Amino acid sequence: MTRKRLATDERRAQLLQLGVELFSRHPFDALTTDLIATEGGVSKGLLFHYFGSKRGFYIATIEHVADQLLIHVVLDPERAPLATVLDAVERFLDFVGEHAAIYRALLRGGLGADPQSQAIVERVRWTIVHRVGGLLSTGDVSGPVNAEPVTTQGGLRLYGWVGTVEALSLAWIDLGVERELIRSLILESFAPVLAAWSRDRQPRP
Amino acid sequence: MTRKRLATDERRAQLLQLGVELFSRHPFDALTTDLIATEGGVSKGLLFHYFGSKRGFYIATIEHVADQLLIHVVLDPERAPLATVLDAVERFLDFVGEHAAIYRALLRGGLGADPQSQAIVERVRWTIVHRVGGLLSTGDVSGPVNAEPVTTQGGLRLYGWVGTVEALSLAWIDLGVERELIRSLILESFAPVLAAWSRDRQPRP
DNA sequence: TCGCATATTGACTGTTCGTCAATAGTGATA
DNA sequence: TATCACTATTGACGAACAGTCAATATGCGA
Repeated sequence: MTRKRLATDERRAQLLQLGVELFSRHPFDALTTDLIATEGGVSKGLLFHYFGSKRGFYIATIEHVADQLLIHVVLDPERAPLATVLDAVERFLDFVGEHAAIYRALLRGGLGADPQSQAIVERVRWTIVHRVGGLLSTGDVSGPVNAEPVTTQGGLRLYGWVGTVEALSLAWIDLGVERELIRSLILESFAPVLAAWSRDRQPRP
Repeated sequence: MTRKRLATDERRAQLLQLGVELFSRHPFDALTTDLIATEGGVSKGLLFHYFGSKRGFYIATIEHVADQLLIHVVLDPERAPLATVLDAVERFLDFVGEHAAIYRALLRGGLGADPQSQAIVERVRWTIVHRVGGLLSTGDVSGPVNAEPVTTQGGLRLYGWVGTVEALSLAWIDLGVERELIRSLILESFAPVLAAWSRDRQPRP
């Protein structure tokens, strides 16, 4: 057996990439750790050395995808808030289009009620809420590292909108609808959110 | 060992109920078939006799919950479409409130990209689209047994709204927000959908 | 009460997750 | 360039697991 020794960061990155590919195509329980290791040209022991358990590997993979998504869908304030959101939606759809299978896996999961993987999805959603909310309020678009839920009316309204964005994105990749149509429906659904935000920020007459 | 022999329907129903309880609390890979059987006061062999595999049991459980949901959230046309939807939303929230854990498991899954369980969630969503769409178009509220996607603009708009409904429902059970607030946000988000539907149905001037 | 169809069992097998002491690359040092 | 030490990597192992099947017992109809 000819070994190849890598730096831990490189090896970890390589295995996470492998996880993205494999978990895109196969459900969790249909993959064996032996197969994963073989497919990665690596021993099974190494897989456990890096991720501790099969589930640990899955969680790390999902987390990696979530990070990639949040890096890719960064808000870049332009003129009006609407134009900025429009731009971000395009980036979002770009990402979903390029990583359709694993995005689906991230969002719609498959087997079981697992708090860990649910927390990852929630982190993505609330980060988006913080970013868009920040854009509309102060213009600060960075958002916190570990995004907490915002249970104000405005925060929840944005969170609901994120639900629409996700649903329509998945309809796009699953049903082969025109991207243009999906984009316009997403933006259309943002209009009332924006209107409500402006209304609530104004002093009552 | 004292056996108890039941009719297949009864036994199946009992085991599905057991599945709902167990999969609400534990992720798929944290449950063993031995434990499931013990918990049900039944042999492991019987579990496999009824459901073929562990995944088969999980899928059947999820499907059971989906059926229950669709039975419970039936549209009951009253005066105006809006009043009918309002009533249905209340039923929906009732169901989610009573079956919070397994609803979360149904929707947000956990592990892996499994076409089967995804198809179940999609069936629920598109059935709701058909029912509400039928209400707004013809008043026929029954919907097909196996709901297919509707890729028209109106169908997708409704589908996006369902995404909001789901997101806000989960925010409700996860974050302990006031139900009243969630309900009002869901209805608020329905208004533009209803408006767009009316607009598109009217002849252009 | 008896007999039969079949719901139910539990011991079995092959597979899979996870462990750990042994091994061999790789970069640093002289 | 040869040697060393550090640690990334391995493969054989054990325990636990999903899934099978011939044998068994239970309730229903006659």
